[in-house]
Amino acid sequence: MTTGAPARTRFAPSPTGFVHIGSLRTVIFDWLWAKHTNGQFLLRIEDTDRKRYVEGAEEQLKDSLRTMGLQWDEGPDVDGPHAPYRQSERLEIYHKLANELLEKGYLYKCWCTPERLEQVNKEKQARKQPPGYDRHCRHLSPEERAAKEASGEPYTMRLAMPLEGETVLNDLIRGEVVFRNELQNDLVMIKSDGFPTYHFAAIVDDHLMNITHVLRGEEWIATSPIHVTLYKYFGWEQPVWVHVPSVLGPDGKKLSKRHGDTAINEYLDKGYLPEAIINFLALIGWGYDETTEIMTIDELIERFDITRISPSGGVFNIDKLNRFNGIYIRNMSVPELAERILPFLQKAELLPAEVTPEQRKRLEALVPLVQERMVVLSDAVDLLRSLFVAPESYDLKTLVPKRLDAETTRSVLEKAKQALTELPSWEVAALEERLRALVGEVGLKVGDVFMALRVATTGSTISPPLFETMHALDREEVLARLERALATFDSAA
RNA sequence: GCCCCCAUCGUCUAGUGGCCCAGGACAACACCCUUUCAAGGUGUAGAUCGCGGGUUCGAAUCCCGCUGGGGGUACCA
Repeated sequence: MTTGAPARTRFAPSPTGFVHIGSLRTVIFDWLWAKHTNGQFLLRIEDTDRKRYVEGAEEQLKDSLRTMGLQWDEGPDVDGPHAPYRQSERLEIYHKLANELLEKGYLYKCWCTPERLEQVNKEKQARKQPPGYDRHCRHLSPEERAAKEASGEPYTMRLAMPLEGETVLNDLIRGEVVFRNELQNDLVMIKSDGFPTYHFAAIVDDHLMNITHVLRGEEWIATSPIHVTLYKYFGWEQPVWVHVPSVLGPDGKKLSKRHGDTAINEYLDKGYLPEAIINFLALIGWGYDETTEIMTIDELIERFDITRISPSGGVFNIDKLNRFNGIYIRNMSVPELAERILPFLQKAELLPAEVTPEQRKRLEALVPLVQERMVVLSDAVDLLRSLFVAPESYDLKTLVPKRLDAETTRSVLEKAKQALTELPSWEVAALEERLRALVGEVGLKVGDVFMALRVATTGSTISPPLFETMHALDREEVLARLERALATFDSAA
């Protein structure tokens, strides 16, 4: 399925928290398919559960989507021919349609209280029967029903599922899934507070919004007979059902909070790149060919094929994401990487909120020193810290290389300081030439001498290349740091 | 319990009846490069395609059973 009619897909989250990695993978499939077919990707807010509503969640979620670059063509803030895109603003639509089904007898009113429902389930379980509503109100006599109507007691509307026969779900990647109707429940479609449940609202909206492909997690397969039946009762044509495989945690269970970071903004905050995340996530449950893995967004759009989505779940492997992110960082141009690193340095107060052109220029000069050492953008903070601020203090243990003693180290640093003071040029090549000569003069190992110098100038045994680092700092700064490192020996003595 | 889904290296996957005693990637390990850390290069190890039956001249690929894993079983989505 390379071409075909433009598809309309949708992401329909409930505003109860952040966008979850698992949902995001589905969104990526949705978005890629819409783009691939030249169709539309919509965002719909499913805020039908007032108890779970979280203030600000919708904004959070839109922010995440936007910074991921997964812009919706219709939805809140964008508008479109099927507005509103927030279910709480579509109540009239659901009521009108629910009443239509009620009249046809496909829905029925239920006055059972939560207490009774619980009681029924308890009894059923005691008898080792599967739980579920006993359809008490479906079988009310006309008199009983009239009395209930007159009482004004709160009620719900339930779906009158066929009592026999089968309902089959035709799933694009799993084929036909057959369910026996007698095993299904009469689920609530309209709650007593007047809000629809997911089952009702999602189906109504998907149809009204002309969604052609419904991509959702495989956890929805179990309730799909209800959705299929709803389409039948309404007399609507079903969308293409695509139940995508779950994203799993390392233990093989569906990814959830207990597996650590599952909110996409956590990853964005750490400095994972949207392009890398998309590329990586697109490869869980889908693969292009025998060898290609790194793909640009455009290549992904071009190559993504909904019919090739695999039916089996896949583990979220952070190591591989790290690798992808590193590759994307290395493939980035220096100015762009500098731009993306900047907010992290500002947050760490290594650079001010407003950077001068000079500061930006220096940042760009620094980027090549750390580019191939980064896995996530926030790594730049630690990698670059010593280029912005001098080490707070020195620790003799790290200052003295393993194979040297304090006295030798001290004398080497003294000599280096002298040499650097007299060096006519501060270019990288000149620094290297002079310092290598020094190694010969003192008759020690290259690694030991350079390590002592590295710790003295950066405060750490791990740093960007020594001469580039020295060059990036200026001579005065390096000499000052050597001076302070040397002073450490005195205070320790 | 009942219903449903799934099943190729530790992990993500390629593979849709012969090109596969199964290819790539991550991770691991080794070596090379090297001033540290990385990156890069080369290589090694790792899956009798969950198991058992079929179908077929021929099966990872089709069918059945089993086992294992996952999901669902709400006036949550």
